[in-house]
Amino acid sequence: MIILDYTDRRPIYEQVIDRFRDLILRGVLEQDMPMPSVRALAVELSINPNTIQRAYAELERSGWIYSVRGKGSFIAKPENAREEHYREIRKELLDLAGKAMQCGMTKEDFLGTFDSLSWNAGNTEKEETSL
Amino acid sequence: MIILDYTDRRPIYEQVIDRFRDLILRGVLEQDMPMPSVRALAVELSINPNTIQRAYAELERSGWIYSVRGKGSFIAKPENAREEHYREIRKELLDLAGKAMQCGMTKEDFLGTFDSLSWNAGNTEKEETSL
Amino acid sequence: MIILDYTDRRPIYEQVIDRFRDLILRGVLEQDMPMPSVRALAVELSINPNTIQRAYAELERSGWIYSVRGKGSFIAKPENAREEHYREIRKELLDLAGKAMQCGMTKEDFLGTFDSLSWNAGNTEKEETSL
Amino acid sequence: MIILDYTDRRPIYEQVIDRFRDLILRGVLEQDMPMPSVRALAVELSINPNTIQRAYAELERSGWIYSVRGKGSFIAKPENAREEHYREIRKELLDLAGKAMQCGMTKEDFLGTFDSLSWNAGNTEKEETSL
DNA sequence: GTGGTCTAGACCACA
DNA sequence: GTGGTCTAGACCACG
Repeated sequence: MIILDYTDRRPIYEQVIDRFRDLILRGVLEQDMPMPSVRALAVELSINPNTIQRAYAELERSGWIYSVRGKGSFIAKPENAREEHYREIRKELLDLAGKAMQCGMTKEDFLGTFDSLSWNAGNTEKEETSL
Repeated sequence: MIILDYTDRRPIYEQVIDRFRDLILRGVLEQDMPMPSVRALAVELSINPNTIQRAYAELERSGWIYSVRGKGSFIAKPENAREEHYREIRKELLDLAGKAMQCGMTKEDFLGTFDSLSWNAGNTEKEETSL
Repeated sequence: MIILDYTDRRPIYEQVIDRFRDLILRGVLEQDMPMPSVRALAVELSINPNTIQRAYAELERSGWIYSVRGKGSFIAKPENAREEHYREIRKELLDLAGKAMQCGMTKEDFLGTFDSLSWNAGNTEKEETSL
Repeated sequence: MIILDYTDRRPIYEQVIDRFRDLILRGVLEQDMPMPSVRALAVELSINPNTIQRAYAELERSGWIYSVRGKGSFIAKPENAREEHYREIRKELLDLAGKAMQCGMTKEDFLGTFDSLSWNAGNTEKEETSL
């Protein structure tokens, strides 16, 4: 299910992109499954088809889905896109570490943030999914 | 010294804010030192005074500087703002960790990012400061 | 055998055209051999008969096949069409060279692309043909 | 100067992209020079600003230009994007060679296409340019 | 003024 | 029916 947050500063098309990327990465959407049609999703989310179109175009550009004229859009093989996405997260993490460093935060302060964190990824069992 | 990166997607006023915050956190700018005047800084950076004004307003709102009618702006006591800023960084870090988790990244993948990182904060000796 | 790649951005009917053209050029399909019927091929490829129809119409227009009312479509004499097709490839090649030139690529850069290329055409022995 | 060909099957935004890419590659547009504003170019070409916007977005994504909110768009350092563009051309060339091979063209036929070609790149002297 | 996002509505090529 | 492109017009954040 796609949830939009209109109070969020980020553009809607980006929220749509992120949500689908997560669903693919978590295995909820599997290879070659059909995406909802541009028009259908637009109606469901009560937003303009162009906005969905933009999100889908971006998802296709980064290799998460592929589109077939006259047939629809489908989930692509996630392998390639996934590795690139991990790289992005690592980059953000290093940026943040740099920021912390520059502000005089100690390494202990920074890494200590994780102490209270129970890492429960691996929880990749399929979820209920009603787009 | 304030460096602007027009290539950066972030707005200019935000870059100005961040830079001053860093200078204060690192002790380059000390309590009650005067900030450069809005006009002077605008001229120096060749940008619109409105942009500086906006940055100063935001810095005052978050407690990093205080302004005195007819005299200018000055550096505030950094203690309160500092702790607040650390909290923000920790929050961003937790958000990022959540994002990584949700995408199926393992804890080792995530923390391993830091292996190649030599943490050299503590380098808080004062720098040359020619704004 | 016709292989469709839905990932390919090119329309299906164009992929069908290209594949038959290749089979004819390589001698797999010989003069006056019957083409598979529109319906049969549509069923086999699990696509709309209209799409096959369009491909056949285009193949007939360019002289690769001819159709006989009530009997079906058949492979035409490939000589004429073949030369025409070579001309097309040469034209595309010259266009590409022009593009490279315009972008400041040197002749060495361009032709050097072929260094790593083992040209194994001439491999025109007939292949298994189970459409 | 940007010339649009409405008879061309390719979308307008793509024609705009290609034209600017060429102008940058040939050195007509130099680093940090301002691009025409989205609105201004839209008026000049008598097309919708959204179409220009889309072209600029794509040019920025591939590293040819950078955009600054409230200031305009500017030519980026061409180095990175250029090398990637060369790679694209080489890929197209190999694809074409593969196509020729598959159709039974001999290597001589293929390379012979270049015999009548006088390669005059290097002709990168600046041209008159009135956008 | 600038670029960035979104909406409403249209037309096209394709299946 | 689908995705892809384009137009016209609006609003926002930024400088």
